[in-house]
Amino acid sequence: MRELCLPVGLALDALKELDKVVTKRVCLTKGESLYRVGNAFSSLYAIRLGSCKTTLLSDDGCEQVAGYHMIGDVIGMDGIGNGRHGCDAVVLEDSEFCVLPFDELEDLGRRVAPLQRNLHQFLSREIARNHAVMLQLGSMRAEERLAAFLVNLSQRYSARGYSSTEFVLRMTRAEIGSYLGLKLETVSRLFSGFQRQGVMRVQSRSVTLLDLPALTRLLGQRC
Amino acid sequence: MRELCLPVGLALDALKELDKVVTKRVCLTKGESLYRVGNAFSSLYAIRLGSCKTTLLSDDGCEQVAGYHMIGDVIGMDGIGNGRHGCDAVVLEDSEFCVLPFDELEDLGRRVAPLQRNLHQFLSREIARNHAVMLQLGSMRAEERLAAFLVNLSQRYSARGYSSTEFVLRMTRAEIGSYLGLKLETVSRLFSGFQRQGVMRVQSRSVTLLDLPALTRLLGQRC
DNA sequence: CGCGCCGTTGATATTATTCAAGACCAGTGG
DNA sequence: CCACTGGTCTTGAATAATATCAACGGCGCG
Repeated sequence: MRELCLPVGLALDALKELDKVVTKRVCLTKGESLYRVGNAFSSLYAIRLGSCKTTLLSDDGCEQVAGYHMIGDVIGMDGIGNGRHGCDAVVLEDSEFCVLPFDELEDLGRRVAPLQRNLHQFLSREIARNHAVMLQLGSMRAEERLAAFLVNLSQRYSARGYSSTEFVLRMTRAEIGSYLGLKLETVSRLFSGFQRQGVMRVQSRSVTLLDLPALTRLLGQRC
Repeated sequence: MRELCLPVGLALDALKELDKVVTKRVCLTKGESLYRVGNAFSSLYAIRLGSCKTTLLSDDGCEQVAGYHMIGDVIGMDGIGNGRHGCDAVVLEDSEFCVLPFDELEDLGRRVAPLQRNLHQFLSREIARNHAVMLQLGSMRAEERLAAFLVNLSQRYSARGYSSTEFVLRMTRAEIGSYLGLKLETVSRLFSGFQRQGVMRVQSRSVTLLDLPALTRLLGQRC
Protein backbone atom coordinates (compact mmCIF):
# COMPACT_ATOMS: atom_id res chain seq x y z
CA MET A 1 0.00 0.00 0.00
CA ARG A 2 2.61 2.45 1.09
CA GLU A 3 4.58 2.93 -2.04
CA LEU A 4 1.50 3.68 -4.12
CA CYS A 5 -1.86 5.22 -3.62
CA LEU A 6 -2.55 8.07 -1.27
CA PRO A 7 0.51 8.26 0.90
CA VAL A 8 3.26 10.25 -0.66
CA GLY A 9 5.62 11.93 1.73
CA LEU A 10 3.67 11.12 4.84
CA ALA A 11 5.15 10.60 8.27
CA LEU A 12 5.39 7.08 9.58
CA ASP A 13 2.68 7.42 12.20
CA ALA A 14 0.32 8.85 9.61
CA LEU A 15 1.02 5.84 7.45
CA LYS A 16 0.24 3.47 10.28
CA GLU A 17 -3.07 5.17 10.83
CA LEU A 18 -3.85 4.86 7.17
CA ASP A 19 -2.97 1.19 7.13
CA LYS A 20 -5.60 0.63 9.77
CA VAL A 21 -8.44 1.74 7.52
CA VAL A 22 -7.17 -0.11 4.48
CA THR A 23 -8.06 -3.63 5.47
CA LYS A 24 -10.01 -4.96 2.55
CA ARG A 25 -8.87 -5.98 -0.89
CA VAL A 26 -10.90 -6.79 -3.96
CA CYS A 27 -9.76 -8.97 -6.82
CA LEU A 28 -11.56 -8.90 -10.14
CA THR A 29 -11.01 -10.52 -13.50
CA LYS A 30 -11.09 -8.91 -16.91
CA GLY A 31 -14.46 -7.48 -17.79
CA GLU A 32 -15.87 -7.36 -14.28
CA SER A 33 -17.11 -4.13 -12.72
CA LEU A 34 -15.77 -2.67 -9.51
CA TYR A 35 -18.82 -0.44 -9.31
CA ARG A 36 -21.53 0.83 -11.61
CA VAL A 37 -23.40 4.05 -12.20
CA GLY A 38 -25.96 4.52 -9.46
CA ASN A 39 -24.35 2.12 -6.99
CA ALA A 40 -24.25 3.53 -3.47
CA PHE A 41 -20.91 5.20 -2.83
CA SER A 42 -19.00 4.06 0.21
CA SER A 43 -15.35 3.79 -0.69
CA LEU A 44 -12.59 4.98 -2.89
CA TYR A 45 -10.46 2.32 -4.52
CA ALA A 46 -6.73 2.29 -5.09
CA ILE A 47 -5.43 0.09 -7.86
CA ARG A 48 -2.85 -2.29 -6.44
CA LEU A 49 -2.41 -4.31 -9.57
CA GLY A 50 -3.80 -4.18 -13.07
CA SER A 51 -5.86 -1.49 -14.76
CA CYS A 52 -9.39 -0.37 -15.40
CA LYS A 53 -11.42 2.08 -17.41
CA THR A 54 -14.20 4.30 -16.16
CA THR A 55 -17.15 4.87 -18.45
CA LEU A 56 -19.88 7.47 -18.43
CA LEU A 57 -23.42 6.88 -19.57
CA SER A 58 -25.14 9.75 -21.32
CA ASP A 59 -28.90 10.21 -20.98
CA ASP A 60 -29.52 8.41 -24.23
CA GLY A 61 -27.66 5.35 -23.05
CA CYS A 62 -24.55 5.87 -25.11
CA GLU A 63 -21.39 5.14 -23.20
CA GLN A 64 -18.07 6.94 -23.30
CA VAL A 65 -14.75 6.02 -21.77
CA ALA A 66 -13.86 8.78 -19.30
CA GLY A 67 -10.61 7.50 -17.93
CA TYR A 68 -7.92 4.88 -18.11
CA HIS A 69 -6.45 4.02 -14.73
CA MET A 70 -3.41 2.01 -13.81
CA ILE A 71 -1.51 0.81 -10.77
CA GLY A 72 -1.41 3.40 -8.01
CA ASP A 73 -4.37 5.43 -9.26
CA VAL A 74 -7.28 6.11 -6.95
CA ILE A 75 -10.75 5.99 -8.45
CA GLY A 76 -14.31 6.60 -7.34
CA MET A 77 -13.95 10.23 -6.34
CA ASP A 78 -16.86 11.39 -8.45
CA GLY A 79 -19.22 9.48 -6.19
CA ILE A 80 -18.73 11.51 -3.02
CA GLY A 81 -20.86 14.39 -4.19
CA ASN A 82 -24.23 12.71 -4.17
CA GLY A 83 -23.61 9.37 -2.53
CA ARG A 84 -23.80 7.39 -5.75
CA HIS A 85 -21.16 6.45 -8.24
CA GLY A 86 -21.32 8.51 -11.39
CA CYS A 87 -19.56 6.09 -13.69
CA ASP A 88 -18.81 2.42 -14.24
CA ALA A 89 -15.38 1.08 -13.37
CA VAL A 90 -14.58 -1.90 -15.57
CA VAL A 91 -11.47 -3.98 -15.13
CA LEU A 92 -9.33 -4.36 -18.27
CA GLU A 93 -7.19 -7.23 -16.99
CA ASP A 94 -7.11 -9.25 -13.79
CA SER A 95 -6.71 -6.61 -11.12
CA GLU A 96 -6.56 -6.01 -7.41
CA PHE A 97 -7.86 -3.00 -5.50
CA CYS A 98 -7.44 -1.58 -2.00
CA VAL A 99 -10.75 -0.53 -0.51
CA LEU A 100 -10.62 2.87 1.18
CA PRO A 101 -13.85 3.32 3.16
CA PHE A 102 -14.56 6.99 2.75
CA ASP A 103 -16.20 7.62 6.11
CA GLU A 104 -13.13 6.28 7.83
CA LEU A 105 -10.92 8.27 5.54
CA GLU A 106 -12.77 11.43 6.56
CA ASP A 107 -12.49 10.45 10.23
CA LEU A 108 -8.81 9.95 9.80
CA GLY A 109 -8.48 13.23 7.98
CA ARG A 110 -9.98 15.03 10.94
CA ARG A 111 -7.36 13.52 13.22
CA VAL A 112 -4.31 13.61 10.97
CA ALA A 113 -3.91 16.88 9.13
CA PRO A 114 -1.32 15.66 6.60
CA LEU A 115 -3.66 12.90 5.55
CA GLN A 116 -6.48 15.35 5.14
CA ARG A 117 -4.29 17.52 2.97
CA ASN A 118 -3.31 14.48 0.98
CA LEU A 119 -6.90 13.55 0.28
CA HIS A 120 -7.67 17.06 -0.87
CA GLN A 121 -4.72 17.03 -3.18
CA PHE A 122 -5.92 13.81 -4.69
CA LEU A 123 -9.36 15.20 -5.32
CA SER A 124 -7.88 18.35 -6.79
CA ARG A 125 -5.50 16.49 -9.07
CA GLU A 126 -8.40 14.52 -10.41
CA ILE A 127 -9.99 17.83 -11.37
CA ALA A 128 -6.78 19.01 -13.01
CA ARG A 129 -6.49 15.72 -14.86
CA ASN A 130 -9.98 16.14 -16.24
CA HIS A 131 -9.07 19.63 -17.38
CA ALA A 132 -6.26 18.19 -19.45
CA VAL A 133 -8.69 15.77 -21.06
CA MET A 134 -11.09 18.60 -21.78
CA LEU A 135 -8.28 20.44 -23.51
CA GLN A 136 -7.58 17.38 -25.61
CA LEU A 137 -11.18 16.87 -26.60
CA GLY A 138 -11.93 20.52 -27.14
CA SER A 139 -9.03 21.90 -29.05
CA MET A 140 -6.92 19.14 -30.54
CA ARG A 141 -7.27 17.38 -33.84
CA ALA A 142 -7.44 13.61 -34.08
CA GLU A 143 -3.73 13.13 -34.66
CA GLU A 144 -2.81 15.37 -31.74
CA ARG A 145 -5.23 13.63 -29.42
CA LEU A 146 -3.76 10.24 -30.07
CA ALA A 147 -0.25 11.60 -29.71
CA ALA A 148 -1.21 13.21 -26.40
CA PHE A 149 -2.73 9.94 -25.27
CA LEU A 150 0.43 8.02 -26.07
CA VAL A 151 2.73 10.57 -24.47
CA ASN A 152 0.56 10.56 -21.37
CA LEU A 153 0.70 6.78 -21.14
CA SER A 154 4.43 6.89 -21.65
CA GLN A 155 4.89 9.33 -18.79
CA ARG A 156 2.66 7.39 -16.44
CA TYR A 157 4.36 4.09 -17.15
CA SER A 158 7.71 5.76 -16.74
CA ALA A 159 6.67 7.26 -13.39
CA ARG A 160 5.79 3.76 -12.23
CA GLY A 161 9.11 2.30 -13.18
CA TYR A 162 8.03 0.65 -16.40
CA SER A 163 9.40 1.31 -19.84
CA SER A 164 8.34 4.64 -21.25
CA THR A 165 8.62 3.41 -24.82
CA GLU A 166 7.27 -0.11 -24.83
CA PHE A 167 3.94 -1.07 -23.38
CA VAL A 168 0.76 -2.95 -24.06
CA LEU A 169 -2.50 -1.11 -24.62
CA ARG A 170 -5.21 -2.61 -22.46
CA MET A 171 -8.00 -1.02 -24.44
CA THR A 172 -9.43 -1.85 -27.84
CA ARG A 173 -9.34 0.68 -30.67
CA ALA A 174 -12.99 1.36 -30.00
CA GLU A 175 -12.31 2.15 -26.34
CA ILE A 176 -9.36 4.38 -27.14
CA GLY A 177 -11.51 6.13 -29.73
CA SER A 178 -14.32 6.60 -27.26
CA TYR A 179 -11.89 8.09 -24.76
CA LEU A 180 -10.53 10.50 -27.37
CA GLY A 181 -13.82 11.36 -29.01
CA LEU A 182 -12.93 9.47 -32.20
CA LYS A 183 -14.20 6.45 -34.08
CA LEU A 184 -12.28 3.21 -33.98
CA GLU A 185 -11.44 3.43 -37.68
CA THR A 186 -9.86 6.81 -37.17
CA VAL A 187 -7.73 5.47 -34.34
CA SER A 188 -6.64 2.56 -36.46
CA ARG A 189 -5.74 4.83 -39.36
CA LEU A 190 -3.76 7.12 -37.08
CA PHE A 191 -1.78 4.21 -35.67
CA SER A 192 -0.99 3.11 -39.20
CA GLY A 193 -0.02 6.64 -40.10
CA PHE A 194 2.30 7.03 -37.13
CA GLN A 195 3.89 3.73 -38.01
CA ARG A 196 4.36 4.76 -41.61
CA GLN A 197 6.09 7.94 -40.43
CA GLY A 198 8.36 5.83 -38.29
CA VAL A 199 7.21 7.47 -35.07
CA MET A 200 6.09 4.20 -33.49
CA ARG A 201 5.57 0.53 -34.03
CA VAL A 202 2.17 -1.03 -33.46
CA GLN A 203 1.47 -4.72 -33.38
CA SER A 204 -2.15 -5.06 -32.35
CA ARG A 205 -2.01 -3.97 -28.68
CA SER A 206 1.76 -3.89 -28.36
CA VAL A 207 3.22 -0.46 -28.83
CA THR A 208 6.78 0.78 -29.21
CA LEU A 209 7.37 4.50 -29.28
CA LEU A 210 10.33 5.04 -31.57
CA ASP A 211 10.38 8.83 -31.62
CA LEU A 212 8.92 10.26 -28.45
CA PRO A 213 10.17 13.79 -29.19
CA ALA A 214 8.34 13.74 -32.51
CA LEU A 215 5.14 12.69 -30.78
CA THR A 216 5.57 15.43 -28.22
CA ARG A 217 6.16 17.94 -30.99
CA LEU A 218 2.83 17.01 -32.51
CA LEU A 219 1.07 18.36 -29.41
CA GLY A 220 2.53 21.82 -29.43
CA GLN A 221 2.18 22.32 -33.16
CA ARG A 222 -1.07 24.17 -33.60
CA CYS A 223 -4.12 25.12 -31.54
CA MET B 1 -22.86 34.14 2.30
CA ARG B 2 -25.27 31.70 3.80
CA GLU B 3 -27.77 31.29 1.05
CA LEU B 4 -25.12 30.50 -1.55
CA CYS B 5 -21.75 28.90 -1.66
CA LEU B 6 -20.66 26.03 0.49
CA PRO B 7 -23.24 25.84 3.21
CA VAL B 8 -26.27 23.87 2.18
CA GLY B 9 -28.12 22.14 4.98
CA LEU B 10 -25.61 22.96 7.67
CA ALA B 11 -26.40 23.46 11.32
CA LEU B 12 -26.38 26.99 12.64
CA ASP B 13 -23.24 26.64 14.71
CA ALA B 14 -21.41 25.20 11.69
CA LEU B 15 -22.51 28.22 9.73
CA LYS B 16 -21.20 30.58 12.37
CA GLU B 17 -17.85 28.86 12.28
CA LEU B 18 -17.79 29.19 8.55
CA ASP B 19 -18.64 32.86 8.67
CA LYS B 20 -15.54 33.39 10.76
CA VAL B 21 -13.19 32.29 8.02
CA VAL B 22 -15.01 34.14 5.29
CA THR B 23 -13.95 37.65 6.09
CA LYS B 24 -12.58 38.99 2.88
CA ARG B 25 -14.33 40.03 -0.29
CA VAL B 26 -12.90 40.85 -3.68
CA CYS B 27 -14.56 43.04 -6.27
CA LEU B 28 -13.44 42.98 -9.86
CA THR B 29 -14.60 44.61 -13.04
CA LYS B 30 -15.17 43.04 -16.43
CA GLY B 31 -12.02 41.59 -17.92
CA GLU B 32 -9.97 41.46 -14.73
CA SER B 33 -8.48 38.22 -13.46
CA LEU B 34 -9.19 36.76 -10.05
CA TYR B 35 -6.17 34.51 -10.45
CA ARG B 36 -3.94 33.26 -13.23
CA VAL B 37 -2.22 30.03 -14.17
CA GLY B 38 0.80 29.56 -11.96
CA ASN B 39 -0.31 31.93 -9.22
CA ALA B 40 0.24 30.51 -5.76
CA PHE B 41 -2.91 28.85 -4.51
CA SER B 42 -4.20 29.97 -1.15
CA SER B 43 -7.95 30.25 -1.34
CA LEU B 44 -11.10 29.07 -2.99
CA TYR B 45 -13.48 31.73 -4.17
CA ALA B 46 -17.25 31.78 -4.03
CA ILE B 47 -19.04 34.01 -6.49
CA ARG B 48 -21.32 36.38 -4.60
CA LEU B 49 -22.32 38.41 -7.59
CA GLY B 50 -21.61 38.30 -11.29
CA SER B 51 -19.92 35.62 -13.35
CA CYS B 52 -16.57 34.50 -14.65
CA LYS B 53 -14.97 32.07 -17.01
CA THR B 54 -12.00 29.83 -16.32
CA THR B 55 -9.53 29.25 -19.12
CA LEU B 56 -6.85 26.66 -19.64
CA LEU B 57 -3.60 27.25 -21.43
CA SER B 58 -2.26 24.40 -23.51
CA ASP B 59 1.49 23.93 -23.90
CA ASP B 60 1.48 25.74 -27.22
CA GLY B 61 -0.11 28.80 -25.68
CA CYS B 62 -3.56 28.31 -27.10
CA GLU B 63 -6.29 29.02 -24.59
CA GLN B 64 -9.56 27.19 -24.07
CA VAL B 65 -12.52 28.10 -21.93
CA ALA B 66 -12.94 25.35 -19.35
CA GLY B 67 -15.87 26.63 -17.39
CA TYR B 68 -18.54 29.27 -17.04
CA HIS B 69 -19.35 30.11 -13.46
CA MET B 70 -22.15 32.12 -11.96
CA ILE B 71 -23.44 33.31 -8.63
CA GLY B 72 -23.04 30.69 -5.90
CA ASP B 73 -20.37 28.67 -7.70
CA VAL B 74 -17.07 27.96 -5.97
CA ILE B 75 -13.94 28.09 -8.09
CA GLY B 76 -10.24 27.48 -7.67
CA MET B 77 -10.43 23.84 -6.65
CA ASP B 78 -7.95 22.69 -9.27
CA GLY B 79 -5.20 24.60 -7.50
CA ILE B 80 -5.11 22.55 -4.30
CA GLY B 81 -3.24 19.67 -5.86
CA ASN B 82 0.09 21.35 -6.48
CA GLY B 83 -0.21 24.68 -4.74
CA ARG B 84 -0.61 26.68 -7.93
CA HIS B 85 -3.68 27.63 -9.87
CA GLY B 86 -4.12 25.57 -13.00
CA CYS B 87 -6.28 28.01 -14.92
CA ASP B 88 -7.11 31.68 -15.30
CA ALA B 89 -10.32 33.03 -13.79
CA VAL B 90 -11.50 36.02 -15.78
CA VAL B 91 -14.47 38.09 -14.76
CA LEU B 92 -17.16 38.49 -17.43
CA GLU B 93 -19.01 41.36 -15.77
CA ASP B 94 -18.49 43.36 -12.61
CA SER B 95 -18.37 40.71 -9.92
CA GLU B 96 -17.83 40.09 -6.24
CA PHE B 97 -16.20 37.08 -4.63
CA CYS B 98 -15.96 35.66 -1.13
CA VAL B 99 -12.43 34.58 -0.30
CA LEU B 100 -12.25 31.17 1.38
CA PRO B 101 -8.71 30.71 2.72
CA PHE B 102 -8.09 27.04 2.17
CA ASP B 103 -5.86 26.39 5.16
CA GLU B 104 -8.54 27.74 7.44
CA LEU B 105 -11.15 25.75 5.58
CA GLU B 106 -9.17 22.59 6.24
CA ASP B 107 -8.73 23.57 9.89
CA LEU B 108 -12.42 24.07 10.15
CA GLY B 109 -13.10 20.78 8.44
CA ARG B 110 -11.08 18.98 11.06
CA ARG B 111 -13.21 20.48 13.79
CA VAL B 112 -16.63 20.41 12.14
CA ALA B 113 -17.38 17.14 10.41
CA PRO B 114 -20.39 18.36 8.41
CA LEU B 115 -18.29 21.13 6.95
CA GLN B 116 -15.60 18.68 6.01
CA ARG B 117 -18.15 16.51 4.29
CA ASN B 118 -19.50 19.56 2.53
CA LEU B 119 -16.11 20.49 1.17
CA HIS B 120 -15.57 16.98 -0.11
CA GLN B 121 -18.90 17.02 -1.83
CA PHE B 122 -17.99 20.26 -3.53
CA LEU B 123 -14.74 18.87 -4.80
CA SER B 124 -16.46 15.72 -5.98
CA ARG B 125 -19.24 17.58 -7.76
CA GLU B 126 -16.64 19.56 -9.62
CA ILE B 127 -15.27 16.27 -10.87
CA ALA B 128 -18.72 15.09 -11.89
CA ARG B 129 -19.35 18.39 -13.65
CA ASN B 130 -16.19 17.96 -15.64
CA HIS B 131 -17.30 14.48 -16.60
CA ALA B 132 -20.44 15.93 -18.09
CA VAL B 133 -18.37 18.37 -20.13
CA MET B 134 -16.15 15.54 -21.31
CA LEU B 135 -19.23 13.69 -22.49
CA GLN B 136 -20.32 16.77 -24.39
CA LEU B 137 -16.97 17.27 -26.05
CA GLY B 138 -16.35 13.63 -26.73
CA SER B 139 -19.55 12.27 -28.07
CA MET B 140 -21.92 15.03 -29.09
CA ARG B 141 -22.21 16.81 -32.38
CA ALA B 142 -22.07 20.58 -32.63
CA GLU B 143 -25.82 21.05 -32.50
CA GLU B 144 -26.17 18.83 -29.47
CA ARG B 145 -23.35 20.54 -27.65
CA LEU B 146 -24.91 23.94 -27.99
CA ALA B 147 -28.30 22.59 -26.98
CA ALA B 148 -26.71 20.97 -23.92
CA PHE B 149 -25.01 24.24 -23.09
CA LEU B 150 -28.26 26.18 -23.27
CA VAL B 151 -30.22 23.62 -21.27
CA ASN B 152 -27.49 23.61 -18.65
CA LEU B 153 -27.58 27.40 -18.37
CA SER B 154 -31.33 27.30 -18.17
CA GLN B 155 -31.26 24.84 -15.28
CA ARG B 156 -28.63 26.76 -13.40
CA TYR B 157 -30.42 30.08 -13.75
CA SER B 158 -33.63 28.42 -12.73
CA ALA B 159 -31.99 26.89 -9.64
CA ARG B 160 -30.89 30.38 -8.65
CA GLY B 161 -34.32 31.88 -8.94
CA TYR B 162 -33.85 33.52 -12.31
CA SER B 163 -35.86 32.89 -15.44
CA SER B 164 -35.09 29.55 -17.04
CA THR B 165 -36.04 30.81 -20.48
CA GLU B 166 -34.70 34.33 -20.72
CA PHE B 167 -31.16 35.29 -19.95
CA VAL B 168 -28.14 37.14 -21.20
CA LEU B 169 -25.07 35.30 -22.38
CA ARG B 170 -22.00 36.77 -20.78
CA MET B 171 -19.62 35.19 -23.25
CA THR B 172 -18.84 36.04 -26.85
CA ARG B 173 -19.48 33.52 -29.61
CA ALA B 174 -15.78 32.80 -29.66
CA GLU B 175 -15.76 32.00 -25.93
CA ILE B 176 -18.81 29.78 -26.18
CA GLY B 177 -17.21 28.04 -29.12
CA SER B 178 -13.99 27.55 -27.23
CA TYR B 179 -15.91 26.05 -24.33
CA LEU B 180 -17.76 23.66 -26.63
CA GLY B 181 -14.83 22.79 -28.87
CA LEU B 182 -16.31 24.67 -31.83
CA LYS B 183 -15.41 27.70 -33.91
CA LEU B 184 -17.24 30.95 -33.43
CA GLU B 185 -18.76 30.76 -36.91
CA THR B 186 -20.25 27.38 -36.11
CA VAL B 187 -21.79 28.72 -32.92
CA SER B 188 -23.24 31.65 -34.81
CA ARG B 189 -24.71 29.39 -37.49
CA LEU B 190 -26.22 27.10 -34.87
CA PHE B 191 -27.88 30.02 -33.10
CA SER B 192 -29.32 31.14 -36.42
CA GLY B 193 -30.47 27.60 -37.12
CA PHE B 194 -32.19 27.23 -33.76
CA GLN B 195 -33.89 30.54 -34.30
CA ARG B 196 -35.07 29.53 -37.76
CA GLN B 197 -36.56 26.35 -36.29
CA GLY B 198 -38.37 28.45 -33.72
CA VAL B 199 -36.62 26.79 -30.80
CA MET B 200 -35.20 30.04 -29.46
CA ARG B 201 -34.78 33.73 -30.08
CA VAL B 202 -31.31 35.27 -30.18
CA GLN B 203 -30.59 38.96 -30.22
CA SER B 204 -26.84 39.24 -29.91
CA ARG B 205 -26.28 38.17 -26.26
CA SER B 206 -29.93 38.10 -25.23
CA VAL B 207 -31.47 34.68 -25.42
CA THR B 208 -35.06 33.46 -25.13
CA LEU B 209 -35.66 29.74 -25.09
CA LEU B 210 -39.02 29.20 -26.78
CA ASP B 211 -39.10 25.41 -26.82
CA LEU B 212 -37.06 23.98 -23.99
CA PRO B 213 -38.43 20.44 -24.49
CA ALA B 214 -37.25 20.51 -28.10
CA LEU B 215 -33.78 21.54 -26.99
CA THR B 216 -33.74 18.78 -24.40
CA ARG B 217 -34.84 16.28 -27.01
CA LEU B 218 -31.85 17.20 -29.12
CA LEU B 219 -29.55 15.84 -26.42
CA GLY B 220 -31.00 12.39 -26.12
CA GLN B 221 -31.37 11.88 -29.85
CA ARG B 222 -28.26 10.05 -30.91
CA CYS B 223 -24.90 9.11 -29.49
C1' DC C 1 -17.85 60.28 -36.93
C1' DG C 2 -14.80 56.62 -37.31
C1' DC C 3 -12.59 52.71 -35.21
C1' DG C 4 -12.45 48.25 -33.26
C1' DC C 5 -14.65 44.33 -31.75
C1' DC C 6 -18.45 41.35 -32.42
C1' DG C 7 -21.58 38.78 -35.08
C1' DT C 8 -23.57 36.88 -39.47
C1' DT C 9 -23.42 34.55 -43.77
C1' DG C 10 -21.63 32.32 -48.04
C1' DA C 11 -18.25 29.60 -50.62
C1' DT C 12 -14.78 26.38 -50.22
C1' DA C 13 -11.55 23.23 -48.01
C1' DT C 14 -10.43 19.99 -44.63
C1' DT C 15 -11.24 16.58 -41.36
C1' DA C 16 -13.34 12.84 -39.54
C1' DT C 17 -17.29 9.59 -40.01
C1' DT C 18 -19.82 6.14 -42.21
C1' DC C 19 -20.34 2.14 -44.85
C1' DA C 20 -18.34 -1.86 -46.56
C1' DA C 21 -15.12 -5.56 -47.31
C1' DG C 22 -11.76 -8.39 -45.87
C1' DA C 23 -7.61 -9.93 -42.79
C1' DC C 24 -6.05 -11.56 -38.54
C1' DC C 25 -6.16 -14.06 -34.28
C1' DA C 26 -7.50 -16.81 -30.30
C1' DG C 27 -10.55 -19.97 -28.60
C1' DT C 28 -13.82 -23.96 -29.47
C1' DG C 29 -15.50 -28.13 -30.86
C1' DG C 30 -15.57 -31.71 -34.26
C1' DC D 1 -5.35 -31.24 -36.48
C1' DC D 2 -8.33 -28.35 -38.71
C1' DA D 3 -12.33 -25.82 -39.76
C1' DC D 4 -15.36 -22.58 -37.63
C1' DT D 5 -16.63 -18.51 -35.11
C1' DG D 6 -16.75 -14.06 -33.00
C1' DG D 7 -14.30 -10.29 -31.93
C1' DT D 8 -10.85 -7.14 -33.31
C1' DC D 9 -8.27 -4.61 -36.55
C1' DT D 10 -7.12 -2.55 -41.13
C1' DT D 11 -8.10 -0.24 -45.33
C1' DG D 12 -10.65 2.08 -49.15
C1' DA D 13 -14.32 4.98 -51.05
C1' DA D 14 -18.12 7.89 -50.38
C1' DT D 15 -20.25 11.14 -47.37
C1' DA D 16 -21.22 14.34 -43.75
C1' DA D 17 -19.75 17.61 -40.43
C1' DT D 18 -17.07 21.30 -39.21
C1' DA D 19 -13.31 24.55 -40.11
C1' DT D 20 -11.35 28.04 -42.82
C1' DC D 21 -11.32 32.07 -45.60
C1' DA D 22 -13.50 36.15 -46.81
C1' DA D 23 -16.73 39.85 -46.96
C1' DC D 24 -19.83 42.68 -44.76
C1' DG D 25 -23.24 44.67 -41.29
C1' DG D 26 -23.93 46.41 -36.74
C1' DC D 27 -23.10 48.21 -32.31
C1' DG D 28 -20.75 50.65 -28.67
C1' DC D 29 -17.42 53.87 -27.45
C1' DG D 30 -13.99 57.32 -27.48
